[in-house]
Amino acid sequence: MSAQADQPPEARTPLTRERVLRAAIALADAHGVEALTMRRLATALGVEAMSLYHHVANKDDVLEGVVDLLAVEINDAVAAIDGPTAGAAWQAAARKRILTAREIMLRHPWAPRVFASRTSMSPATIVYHDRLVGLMRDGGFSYDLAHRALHALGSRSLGFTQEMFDPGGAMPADVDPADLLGSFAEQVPHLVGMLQDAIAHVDPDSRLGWCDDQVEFEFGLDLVLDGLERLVVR
Amino acid sequence: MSAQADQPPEARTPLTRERVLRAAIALADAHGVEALTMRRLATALGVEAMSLYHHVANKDDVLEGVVDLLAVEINDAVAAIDGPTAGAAWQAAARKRILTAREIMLRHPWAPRVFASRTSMSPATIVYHDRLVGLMRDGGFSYDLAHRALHALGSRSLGFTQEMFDPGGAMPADVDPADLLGSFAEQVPHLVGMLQDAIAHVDPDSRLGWCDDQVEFEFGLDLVLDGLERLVVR
DNA sequence: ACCTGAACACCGTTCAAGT
DNA sequence: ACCTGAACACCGTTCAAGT
Repeated sequence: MSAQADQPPEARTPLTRERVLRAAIALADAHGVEALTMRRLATALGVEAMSLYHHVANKDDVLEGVVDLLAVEINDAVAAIDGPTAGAAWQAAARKRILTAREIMLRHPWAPRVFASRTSMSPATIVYHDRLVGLMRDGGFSYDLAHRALHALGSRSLGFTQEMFDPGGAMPADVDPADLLGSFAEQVPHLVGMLQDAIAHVDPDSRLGWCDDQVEFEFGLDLVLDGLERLVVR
Repeated sequence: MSAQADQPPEARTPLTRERVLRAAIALADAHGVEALTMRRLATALGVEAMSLYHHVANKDDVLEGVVDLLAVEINDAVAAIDGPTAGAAWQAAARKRILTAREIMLRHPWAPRVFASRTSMSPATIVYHDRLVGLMRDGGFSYDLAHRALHALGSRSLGFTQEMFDPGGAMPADVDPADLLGSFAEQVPHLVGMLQDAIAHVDPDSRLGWCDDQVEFEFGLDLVLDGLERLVVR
């Protein structure tokens, strides 16, 4: 809508920081974060690598911008949520927000890793957490409890957890974990038992093969939220 | 103790996979993971970069080996723990194990990031979790609950959480968060309030500046463990 | 003001050659 | 069997030069 209509369409739209960041997200969506290099990003924009440096400071700045852009997207989606937040209602409200953030993360499966690797604080991420603390305050949290709550939630507040056991690919339903682990199986009897049991429950429509990530995420989230609600003094 | 005593000390001890991995850990301890390159690792071992490839497959294999070596260290430390595990005692036993794992992580502050970035499963990490599931079984967990428990714990089972808000450096006790955030402060009133409150509680001996990581970790851990104990059907 | 080509200092890794 | 030098294909980034 800001483009000049009387320009021929072949005319190169000028680079902007925003255009660079959007291209970076598109590139990571299409080919994974490891494909997100300055050179490939430039190629995707039809430009030389060095031109990018007029709009972003360096690669770190690109990652920072990408994180912030996604956090803005989350804030916009979350702002559309309404409903009560006072007293015990904080919990359902917080749950809805966090699951909304998760929806955006699921559209960019590489994003959790980038979020987790950042050490600086993206403004939009700060705003997101400010609103979350606001919800907890509505629910009767002291600042101290809200503080502990953020730490207890960790990355879960943004809708993701780091999986310690994610082989990446899907798990075929007819495989025996004992076979999968091979001769190693006898050394880890509890895990073999657990996985055999888990496979019996596998929902073929679940997002990942090993277990339904969404169900597990909500289980862990509710465990923490329930625990927090129990600690509120109202 | 395995070196031949009659060899002159200048004689180069031959490279082994283990020596390479130990050097990698030492290098990361001293200069951070970003310093862990094949070339610098080789230099640290007094060897050319290409010699490493006779003992490790590639850099990914180095990271894999490093993770496994640390997990072995954790397993050794955890194996020395004894005490009851049956019934409700599982919780204290699990807590002790996890805090022991955390001690080793704290000695290698870069390790959590490497653990989290791995997609394959290190054998020693698998064994660690097998024993943890064993504990839960002693405590009366179904396989299904143990499975959910591992997901709910996430990286916490290994003694660390990904901090979403870690500026890295220490936070001076006399700074006002409102100043820190600058003109941004008025946009995030809840966070400013929370941080002002948090600073009043700062223990100068705490590990990190922003908050006492250990206290926060234990709070989140207990929240999850308490929640799980409530769900056990015994 | 914005973009570029060439170059620099680094990566991981391959290969053919040394002992 | 173990180690090496030279080289390749990539990085991020700087700089001086173009329009």
